[in-house]
This record gives sequence, C-alpha cells and structure tokens, in this order.
Amino acid sequence: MPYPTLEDVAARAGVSRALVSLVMRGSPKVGEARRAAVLAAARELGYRPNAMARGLAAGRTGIVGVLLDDLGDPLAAGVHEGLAEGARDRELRLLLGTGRGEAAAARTALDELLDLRPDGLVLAGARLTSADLDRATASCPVVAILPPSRADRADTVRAEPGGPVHLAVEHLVALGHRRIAVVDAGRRPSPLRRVYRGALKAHGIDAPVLDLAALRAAAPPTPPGGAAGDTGRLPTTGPAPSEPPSAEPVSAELMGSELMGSELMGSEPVSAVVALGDPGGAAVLTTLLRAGRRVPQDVSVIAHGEAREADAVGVTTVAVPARELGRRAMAALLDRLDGGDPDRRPVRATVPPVLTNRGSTGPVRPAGTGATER
Amino acid sequence: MPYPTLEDVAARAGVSRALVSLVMRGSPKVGEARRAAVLAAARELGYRPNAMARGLAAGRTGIVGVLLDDLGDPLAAGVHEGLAEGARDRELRLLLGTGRGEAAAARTALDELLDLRPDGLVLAGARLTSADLDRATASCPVVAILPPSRADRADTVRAEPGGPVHLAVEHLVALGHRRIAVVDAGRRPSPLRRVYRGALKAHGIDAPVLDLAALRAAAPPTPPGGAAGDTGRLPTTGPAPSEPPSAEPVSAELMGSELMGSELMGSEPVSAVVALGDPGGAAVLTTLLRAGRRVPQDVSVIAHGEAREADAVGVTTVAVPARELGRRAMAALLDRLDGGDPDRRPVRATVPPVLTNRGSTGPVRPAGTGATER
DNA sequence: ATGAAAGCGCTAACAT
DNA sequence: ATGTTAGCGCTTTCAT
Repeated sequence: MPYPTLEDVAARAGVSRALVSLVMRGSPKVGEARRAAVLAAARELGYRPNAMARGLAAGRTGIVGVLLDDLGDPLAAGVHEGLAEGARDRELRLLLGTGRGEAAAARTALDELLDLRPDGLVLAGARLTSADLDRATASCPVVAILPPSRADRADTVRAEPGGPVHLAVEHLVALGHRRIAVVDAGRRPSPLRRVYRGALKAHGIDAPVLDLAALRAAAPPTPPGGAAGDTGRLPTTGPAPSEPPSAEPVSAELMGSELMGSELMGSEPVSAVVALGDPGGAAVLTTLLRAGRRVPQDVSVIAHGEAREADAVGVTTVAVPARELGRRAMAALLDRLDGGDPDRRPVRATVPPVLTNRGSTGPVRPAGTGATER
Repeated sequence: MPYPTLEDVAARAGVSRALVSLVMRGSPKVGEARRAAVLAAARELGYRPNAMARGLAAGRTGIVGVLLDDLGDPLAAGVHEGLAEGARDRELRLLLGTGRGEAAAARTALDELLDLRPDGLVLAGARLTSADLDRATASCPVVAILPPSRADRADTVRAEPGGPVHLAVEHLVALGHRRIAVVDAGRRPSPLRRVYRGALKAHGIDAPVLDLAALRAAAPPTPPGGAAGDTGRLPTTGPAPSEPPSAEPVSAELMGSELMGSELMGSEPVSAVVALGDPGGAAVLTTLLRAGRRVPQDVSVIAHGEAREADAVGVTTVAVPARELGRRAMAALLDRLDGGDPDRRPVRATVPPVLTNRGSTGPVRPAGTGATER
C-alpha cells in the first residue's frame, strides 16, 4: 500500500498536479469548485503530502528540531510543552532527538537532526561541545537553553543567573532560619554547593554541606523498637550536641572539603535544609521523615529543582519554570525565522525563577518550644 | 551558509556525483585512492547528506518514528533507551514525537511522523484511536507498546497480563501480610483497582481501596505538638478501632463504590499498602511517614510502577522493565524491516515484570509485638 | 485561475 | 571501477 501522491490526487480530481499543490498549501487563488473537488479526492485517497519531497522542493522543511539531553530530565517535558505552545498554529513540526545523557549520543542526535535540514533548532541542555554548537548555529537558526557562554552565536534562554538560589535563601531567611544545611543528593557534587554556601554566607550563615549518605548518618531512621520522632539530630557546624553516638554530627566529606575553614556556629541543630541534586526533594524529605523529623515543624525543606514528585510529596521548590523556558525559546526562534535581519545580535533571554510553596517550609521554631504553627 | 551538496564534494574531489554517492554509502566498489579523496573533500566541506533528498530518492528514509504519549511518562525514557539500544549500529535514526498527554496532539504527532515516510513506527502508549492505529499500520511496519486488542494488525509488546499485579500480591502475601489496602493516588481511578482487589481476593483478602485524600484522613500527619509515631491508624474494613475521631476509618468513596458488598474483616489495622497511580510510591510513602508510621516496620509499601524517585525514596516497586520493552519493540521492528514475509502474523511479545526491592516491604509484624527485623 | 516545465539533492539502474 | 541518466514527490517560476 504505497502512499498516494499529488499526482494520484490530481488524476482523481481531474486537475493538474500544480493545482493540487496550491490547494494543499491553502493558496487563495483557486476556485471554490476545484478546491472542493481536490480536497474530496485527497480525503478519499487518504493523501498526505510527503514531507521529504516538500522539504526538498521548497527549501524549507517546517521542522524544528529539539535536542534534549535526556528524556528523564525533569525539565524536558515542561520545555517541550512550552515549545509546542509557542509553535501552535504555525506550520511547524517539532521533532525530538535526545542524547540519552551521553555526549556522544547527543552529537549523533544533533547530526541526525541537521541531516533533516530543520528550519530551526532548539538545544535544551544537551551535552554538546562548543564546536558542535557552532556547527549547529552555522547551519540554521538555533536557540539554546543554556548559559550564553556556551553558545555565543545562538540565541539563549535560561534562568536568571543566581535567581533560584537567591529565592530559596531569601525564603528561608525570611522565615527566620539561621541554621541551614545544604544536602546534595546528586551522584556527583553539584556546582550549586558553593553557590548556596556563598549566598548563605552573605546572610552570615555558614552552611554545612552533606550528601545523602551523610544526612542518613546524621539523621538515622528511627530504630524499629524505639519511639519515633525523638532520636537523631541534624548535624551542626559546631561540636556534636549531647546525642547518642549513632548520630554523626558531620560527615567525612563535610569535614574534608566544604567545611574547611568555616566558622563554627554553636550547637543548635539545623532548622532548614536545601536539597540539591534531588529534583523535587523527595529523597531528602523521606530521609528526614524516616528519622522522625516532622516537616516543616522540626525542619523545613526546600528543593532546588522542580519535579513531578514535588507535588506528590509536598515539597516546596525553587525552580526555573520549564514551560516558560520553552515558550520563550520558541518565541525567539520564530522571531528569527520570520524576522528580517538574520544578523541581529543574539537574544539573551532570562526567565525568573518560581518558588512553589507546598508546605514543607515554615517559620523556624523558637528555641526550646515544642511546636510552631505553620 | 548553504549546506554543501554531493555535487560540491564531487567538484572538490574531482570526481562525479555518483562516485561520491557510492562512497557516502560505503560501497565496496570504489578504489582506495578515490575514496580517500572523496572523504577528504567531504570532511573539508563539512558535508552531510541531505536526509530529505536521500529519503526521496532511495524510497526509504532510515527513520524510525517513536510516538510517546508524554515525555513525563516514567516509562518513556526507559523505552527510548531500549529502542536506541536495539537500533545500535543500524543505520536508523530515532525521531520522537509526543502527544503531550492529549489525544488530539497524539493524532497530529502521528501524522507528522507519517509525513516523513518513516521506515517504521513505534507507538508507545500514545492515546490513539483504533482508526489511527490502523492508518499507521497500513502505512508502514508498526510495533505498539500496548495490549494487542487495540492494535490487531501491528506487532505488540507489553507487560505480561496481570504479571505485575501477581508479583506484588505474592510478595506481600509471602511476607505474611493479610491486611492490605490499595491506595490509588492517581487523579482518575485506576483500572488496576479492581485487578488488585481481585488478585487479593484470590488469597482471601478483602482489600479496601482509598485515594490519597482518604489515606491522609485515615492517617493524618502527626500533630505539631504531639509525639510522633503514635497516632493515627490505617483504616480497616471493619469497625473503627478505638482511635481519636480524626482517623476516618473509611472514606466516602471507599464506602460508595469499592467496598460495596465486601466482607468485613475485623479490626486489625492494615499492615501493607499497594500504591497505584503514584509511580514510585513517593506520595504514599511520605503520607505514611508523616503520619508517624515506620516503613516497613509498621507498614509495608509496594508501588505499582517504576519511577526515578522510587530509588531515591526507597520504595519497593513492581513494574514492567521499560528498557526491555523498548529492546523487544525494536527487535520486532527490525525483524519486520529485514524480514522476508511482510504478511507473517503479528508478533505478540510479552515481558515479565520486575520487582525491585528497595526495603519498603518487610515481614508482617507479629500481633502485639513492638518491632520486627526487616 | 490554471497548466507546463524546471529543478531541489540524492539514489539506482544502466552503461562504459 | 567510474560516469550517465532517469527519476523520487513536490514547489515554484513562468506562461497562458
């Protein structure tokens, strides 16, 4: 069952190929009667124009290639929705490729997309070298969802630099928190560790940095036999509080790197935690809950990075609004596609971060008090 | 910056277009010297074959279209990886489209994929009508990751029917659980509700079904002032245990539908929960932890459906192995693409489910005992 | 308003 | 082993 061609439609409608072509592209200069006949013939045959032939002949393909780093990336779905929204009622088809988290695959995927001669390209967090980015930029209009440093010739859309961090820190500080820990639950140390340390230091807060294992050690699960909610203390930057020895106040990694040279702060337990590398904060939250901590009564949790589960588990997050990122990216691309001046200087768009309060943060509990209203 | 063409390469290498074409396709019947010259010219020009032109001329495009329901679908990333793995060292490019969870968008995406005249199509959970599925099947080889009923002419790959359910139920029963609740945390009632009810009934277990709100009502968060881990009881199918009135034993929805006509079972609290509609079970887990329940000491949790966060939060899951699904789907497609007989009967592959024990399930606690080892 | 004709960049017979 | 030639299905002048 081969696909019907323009010619088949023309034959069936009793007109020439060119006429059918005009009708298919919605040209106004076709008589009503003919147009109806052509459309009827096309429908009867189940005709759909061959995008390959069309692209070849027209010199534009109507394709916008979208290169994602990884389908599992919590940003990916949102960005894609924003792109689709931005491209609505435009004769553009979004085609996705992904590097599946690997640089080599990203490169291949980029080439495959370029081979299709897309009208434009959106590179969303893909692990590309500058050379590859340049190659893409030289081939067609490109908007990158990345810091501009990586893609100087492409339009870029990204989070306000430091925006989410600032938002998270201000939020906690406004709630009265002064003893704040950063928990990096990622597999590899996040660059955000020192950004948060710096931002907190600006408030006179010297925040310890833990990984998930260290957090678990510091706040071990409530032992099976014991009463819940009463053992374990979050580490402090000072000497260990008078606690059972099981509660390691500071992890080796903490001592080894992040805390070197920091000022000790006393023995109060941490009242708030910033979760990195754990989009949505679910892992950090459950670790704390398992340790018998009530969130947010005993400890507030805010996660850097949005994810589906943030809503499900109720963790407050600061994040870049992914949809908005996608919308802005598509807007920049359309502007470039429609726009006159192909050599105008690159767009440098910035999107403000969003704090979504899901109740995992609350005012610091006054020292010595049993409870605090949220 | 136009793309260089075959002709440009030929000119630069001082040979004919056809020779370049042969070289680009790795034909063996080209002399070493010429081949090297052509390759050098191509590299210097940054030549990449135009996939559109190639597809048009060759009658095959090398494209495998992959239609996903939704990028956020926890299965999507895994399936895609499996597909990519299955297609490795084949001259095939995977191109993704998605319906973003909407039927209309899925249809559009399918059409856009078909317009590219793909060599094959993988439909992974997209919300397509049977008519659309038939249209796809009539156009090119299709493998659907769906129950065969929906796509009788396509090859299908799917989970063993009832497999994950059986696996979950057997797991809990083997651990001694008899008081089991099903919590459906999805926005819409899952069809799995009655499947689990049925499977549990086969073991003489009459399981109540709750939604997340009902679970919260039944196991309210530990009040700020109180000691953790001691209030709230999971509902039973029998009369409410002697508990504070805040603990609603059965939700209205529970009474209204799922429990109608079920046999009451007594007053023991539930010792295990199956989480539906909450891939990875994070929402159910945190709700229980917030209520002061220890998992798995007080209550075991198993989630139906794998998700990234399952690993992060430590919830045991039963799920279809997404990668394997993808691998099998690609294998079926390749078989169809290479294979001789285009009319052989459709593949009906089935993939066994996988239980990933992450420690959220444990043996039932002997009645009246304080604790149980995991 | 409609038709004729020339490609778009490539592949695949077919020559040589 | 290498060059020639006819399309693939469509768009797009250009005539009419």
